[in-house]
Amino acid sequence: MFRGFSSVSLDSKGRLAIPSRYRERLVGEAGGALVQTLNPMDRSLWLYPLPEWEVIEEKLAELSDFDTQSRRAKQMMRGYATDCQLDTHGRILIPAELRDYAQIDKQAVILGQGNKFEIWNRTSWEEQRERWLEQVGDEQGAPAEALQSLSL
Amino acid sequence: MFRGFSSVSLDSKGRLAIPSRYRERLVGEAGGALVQTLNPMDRSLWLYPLPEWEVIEEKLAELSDFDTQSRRAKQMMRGYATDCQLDTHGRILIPAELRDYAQIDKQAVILGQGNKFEIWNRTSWEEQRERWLEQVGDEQGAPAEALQSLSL
DNA sequence: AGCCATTGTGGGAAAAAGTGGGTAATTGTG
DNA sequence: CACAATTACCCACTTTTTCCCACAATGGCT
Repeated sequence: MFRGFSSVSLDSKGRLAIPSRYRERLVGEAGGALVQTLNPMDRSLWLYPLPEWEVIEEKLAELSDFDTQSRRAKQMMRGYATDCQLDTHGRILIPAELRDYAQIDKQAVILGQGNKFEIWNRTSWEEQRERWLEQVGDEQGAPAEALQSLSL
Repeated sequence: MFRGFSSVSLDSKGRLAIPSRYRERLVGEAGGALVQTLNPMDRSLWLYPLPEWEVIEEKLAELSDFDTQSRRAKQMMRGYATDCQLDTHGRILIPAELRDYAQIDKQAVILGQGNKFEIWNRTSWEEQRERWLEQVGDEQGAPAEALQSLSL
């Protein structure tokens, strides 16, 4: 399971260095083969080790083409899934399309999220975090039901 | 499985370059033999390696002629199915009929979609994408349900 | 404190891919 | 049979990507 927060920067070619503490594992698991795609919920990117992505892809493949919503989910998630490789310095290249989508230019943030990483524009991430904290702190606002049952 | 996004352009003759990362596989599998047809669900095109198409054709043959939707899908997909070949530069020629249907003129988009590719007019695709993202952001909506089963 | 090893950052050059167009061959049509 | 339109093949040029190298920053160790 991946976890943890890292602040990273992209260079002018759109390359991003994966924090070194993850590298050994990524190379060991899949020879450094990764798949990036968009996170449709949050305007950020998801980064999977290839084997993890393949599990997702199988689930997607089973969705019907005759149901519009299923078809869209397939098109988006698979359509934007991009293979990439760690280079010799442990960096990946983020395609311009995905950078635009997540509005990542120079300063970014990587979050370990279990079977994948999430990559955010740093400012978007901070805003998102603040907004979320406000909502949770606001006791009137219905804290999500799922959270109620959790004892952290 | 094919996946990923590519932005491509058609030249004045209606030729479209298949992104090079797919070519080796296409040539290996079927000597570069492909079948294009229209996507009866969206105004876009589908592009299959010949062997994949043959599987689809069998499935289509089994569809009932008494169900309107099935009959239409059959007619459209088989009726417009066109053989084509990668040329020496890895391009295919899209017939004028199909270009018209999908309103593809100059700027297009290729999406890897498992056993096939989808080819869209770039603008249509972007509109489609934005519409979907809006719906997903709206957490009540149906798209969220389609995604829920996936546990991404 | 200074040195070494590791990681982060940037950029140049070669190779590959994308793009465009001319000409010859083939096909369809009158 | 001749003509026009479409298609296939070839060549040339531009842009992008990939690979490689160099240096700066960081942090641990002696």
